[in-house]
Formats: sequence, structure tokens, C-alpha cells
Amino acid sequence: MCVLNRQFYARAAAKVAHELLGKILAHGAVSGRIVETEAYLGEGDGAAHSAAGLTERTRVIFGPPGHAYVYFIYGMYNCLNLVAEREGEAGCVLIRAIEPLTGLALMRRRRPAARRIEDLANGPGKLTRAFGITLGHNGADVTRGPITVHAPEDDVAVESAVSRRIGITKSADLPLRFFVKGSRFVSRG
DNA sequence: AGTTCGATCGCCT
DNA sequence: GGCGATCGAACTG
Repeated sequence: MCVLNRQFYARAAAKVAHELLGKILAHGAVSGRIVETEAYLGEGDGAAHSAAGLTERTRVIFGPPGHAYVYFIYGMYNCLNLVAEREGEAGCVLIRAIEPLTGLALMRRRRPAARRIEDLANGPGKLTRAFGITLGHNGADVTRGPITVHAPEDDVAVESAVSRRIGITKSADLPLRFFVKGSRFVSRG
């Protein structure tokens, strides 16, 4: 299995977001296929946390690519982003949905509310819960672990679609959401 | 020090 | 389709 290297991430966030579709996210015994992502840019993207500039919170987004930016939202959920662009440039990719592959029993234990396999990780807050990803992983190097992303054995191109991003108000018209066309595991068709 | 609001989810109707 | 839960970061004064 081939873990994605730092060069993969050191590109435009939209490019990285698109190419992450079909890749495998793994954390311990749990793994799954990325089926939905959103790109968040630097300057000029009002929806991005980095839009306000460099703060303690956004420090990781401006750092070297290939690291995890994890933030806490709505008082109860964590969201996982992968940092893109060169060091010093802001840009990251929100992982929005995953098709579970291994560690199903553990995922179910972490998310008892999910009745169907499709509901285990079909949203940014759901997948961090199912994968056991917490604020303690903020800044972690995903080219090393414990969280990693790698190419699947059969790394065939997936048929993808693009739309506007979900749940934001600023810069809402930008086509920066990418998802696997027809997948039952995306948060929205 | 107080306020506002948010890259969400699950349960209710 | 609507709303309550629940809390930290950033901004205001």
C-alpha cells in the first residue's frame, strides 16, 4: 500500500480535493474510501477559517502540507481537514464522507445512532466520530501516522461530480465540493 | 468579560 | 423541513 507523500498535498487545494476522491483514509483498524471532499482556499475565500489570517487556530492551515487540521464545531463535532498548498500558503480540504471498508464493528460501536452502513461516515462530524479522530490529532502529519491516506490497490479514476459547498453562507457560489458520482455514501447526492 | 455565530447531527413533526 | 444541543474562537467594548 502506497501512502500519499507530501508532494501530493503541496498543490492547489481544489486539485488536492478532487484527487483525494477514491483514496483510502486509515486510522488504526478503521479505514474507508473517501467519496466526498470540499476545498477551502486562502485569501478571497470568505468561508475558509484562514480567511481572517494567521491566528492560533489557523496556524496549521498555513503550515506545511500533508498535515491534519482538526477543528471543533457546533459544540459537539470535530471536522477533519488535510492541509494543502506550499508552506506559508493557506488551503485545506475538508473530508466530508467516507465509504467504510475495514473496522466496521468499531465504527458501529462509536456511532450507535447509525442504523445503516451508509450512515456511519456520510458527513464530516460523523466520520471523525466513526474514525476516532479528535482535537488531539490537530497538526498530525498524515504522511506518517497514526492517520494516513493511501492509494487503493486498484487505483482507477473515479467518476466525480462538482457542486457548491454545503452549510456555508460566504463565498457560497464557488464550485469547490467534489464527490463520487452515484455513491450511496455521500452526505448528499 | 460578554456576545455572537458556526465547514453539524439527530430527533421531532 | 425545523430546531435544539453545546462550546470555543474571534470580535466588541
